[in-house]
Amino acid sequence: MLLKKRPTRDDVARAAGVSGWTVSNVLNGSSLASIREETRVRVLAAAEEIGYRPNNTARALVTGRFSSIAFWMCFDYSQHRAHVLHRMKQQMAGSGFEIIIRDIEQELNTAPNTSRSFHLPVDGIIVLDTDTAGPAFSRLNPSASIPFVSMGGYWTEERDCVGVDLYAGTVDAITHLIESGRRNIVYITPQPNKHWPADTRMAAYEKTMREAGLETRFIWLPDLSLASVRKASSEYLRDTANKPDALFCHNDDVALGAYRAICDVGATVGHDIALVGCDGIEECDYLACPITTISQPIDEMCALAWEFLARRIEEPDCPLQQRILKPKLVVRASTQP
Amino acid sequence: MLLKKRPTRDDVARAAGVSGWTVSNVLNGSSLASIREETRVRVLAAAEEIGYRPNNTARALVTGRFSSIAFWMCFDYSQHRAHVLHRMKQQMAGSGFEIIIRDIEQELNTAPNTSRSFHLPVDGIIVLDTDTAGPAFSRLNPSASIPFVSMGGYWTEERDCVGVDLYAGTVDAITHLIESGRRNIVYITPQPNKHWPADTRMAAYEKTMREAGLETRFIWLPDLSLASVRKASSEYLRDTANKPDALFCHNDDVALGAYRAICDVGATVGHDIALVGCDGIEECDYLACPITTISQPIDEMCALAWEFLARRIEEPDCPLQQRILKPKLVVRASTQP
DNA sequence: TTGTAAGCGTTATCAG
DNA sequence: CTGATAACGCTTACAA
Repeated sequence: MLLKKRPTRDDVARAAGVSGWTVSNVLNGSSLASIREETRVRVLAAAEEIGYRPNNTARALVTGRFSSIAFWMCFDYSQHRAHVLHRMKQQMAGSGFEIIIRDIEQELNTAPNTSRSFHLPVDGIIVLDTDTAGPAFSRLNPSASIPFVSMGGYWTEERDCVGVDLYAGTVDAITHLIESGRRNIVYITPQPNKHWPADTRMAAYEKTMREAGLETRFIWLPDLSLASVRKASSEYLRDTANKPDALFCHNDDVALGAYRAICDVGATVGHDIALVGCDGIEECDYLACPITTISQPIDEMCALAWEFLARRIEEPDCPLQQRILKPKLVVRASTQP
Repeated sequence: MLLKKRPTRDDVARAAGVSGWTVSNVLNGSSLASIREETRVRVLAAAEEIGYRPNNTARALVTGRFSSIAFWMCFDYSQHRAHVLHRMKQQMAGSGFEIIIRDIEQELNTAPNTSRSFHLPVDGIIVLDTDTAGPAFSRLNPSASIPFVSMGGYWTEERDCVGVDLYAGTVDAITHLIESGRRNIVYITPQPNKHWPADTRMAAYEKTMREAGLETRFIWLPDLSLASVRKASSEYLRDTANKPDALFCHNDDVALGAYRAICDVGATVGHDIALVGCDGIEECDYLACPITTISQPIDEMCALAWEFLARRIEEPDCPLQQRILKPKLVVRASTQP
């Protein structure tokens, strides 16, 4: 088999009759090094001619820069997460950095520390919406040297982060329900366990209800699939003697499932049972009865996260960068009687 | 600034009192090289002790293997694409390969060939749902050496692919509409242009309508945002003298927007106006009136794509691998009167 | 069973 | 402005 090797920098050099150094400088165009125009053109032509592509790996080896960052997320699918990833990708377009996506759960459950999979060839890490990321990160980076920014609902005091204050968002949402006369507000959420610890939404729900003198009730989800949500919710609605007049959902995907469950039992979203989601995915506004939701500031979050990460990559010792954003309660028909 | 360097293989060797060779062999555990247990343990302990992580870049440089693949997609957001990416990531979990996501549009519109961004440190490329990928690939890989598999609605004869026959799917869908008595079937789709060439859905729609002696009509979308779909569709429905009795949508996201538009003009989905989407995203089954759709076999597609790519990475000269999958028309309430 | 040494394709540092 | 030459951290013949 005649496997033609990729041409190297020195092949270009040879072809153009110059040195390797010259080729590097022409191609990297740092333009600090002044190179005669005539030479420049010749090198460019030669590179084009023989189809040269710089070898990023070799560059990375010597510079220690990888031109890529890892995006850690938990792979329970949610439309919100998909949107964030998408937005992040846009945010970073033109930055020259690649995004490598990683499943944080998998990361935590596999392989010992020495496993090859644990060293990511990345200049930094952005982590979305997971509370396990902090500890995981420490475990994976004992020397804590690689730049790291968390974004979303979870963060830790000692690291760069762009948080979204879902506690405040939830308080707003529950308060809104109570003020519009709902009393029997059920929270639909995954059953907390060691993999899914209760989050701030839970705490906010419990506190707000308690302060209003209302009872907390839950529909526990075995997982976050729409099918599970629909099943659990419609069974609950059908069987309980004490019909809820509002459902507060862990996220908008859950709200979509709950929407259907409300239809299933012949009730009307909004009029009979109020519905509130969390995240702010666009789709919730396009239903026959649009769903009230706690909307997360995705654009701002992504912009800041990238700003923070880029800064820390440039300047590893810069001061701690933290910002907590407020989500916005978007009131729609699903909470109107 | 005291920036502790990452420990290298030789640091481990020093700490364990062995040579670099030994460390490599212990850690890679190719286990072909037989190493005394005592030594093995000592090396492992030393590695753990000083927090060693192998440097993938150096490995890649010497082996020419990167342990990562690129996932090229077009960054018009669609839930379907998000799901496919997600599924693909799952599919590849445990394979030892990373996924780097890439925006094919951006790829095509930026930078000359010599740009550094063009050499991806990947062992292969999977491309989703874009007709520009073939040409783009050829341009980016003049030597055509890097393994490449396309999946979804577009493919080329001369490369590995897992296609989904949206032509057949569309014929099924339109036929279903006609057989259920619809006559005035409008296709909602982006206006074809050089960036968005007409695809097989268009051809299938036109042919099927023509053969049934029906007139083709279109709602042209300026873009694929839900807002645009809603606006364009509800204006059309409001203004036309000749009310459609069915809407066939470019994809399920568009169907979601159209669903809302039908509500906006006070019509009923299904009874007044039938609605058909394409892709098979789960959400469409969770609306008050579930939407009929052309469902793509995502799991099978991803499994095959990865199988094909992995094979070609191992065996660059293996025979052409191609498979065209049939999507399935899932009939739901939106096409029932 | 273990060590030595030659690269892999760059960038960076100095001399010319 | 140009050209040797030394890293970068690792794999892999080939020796010992």
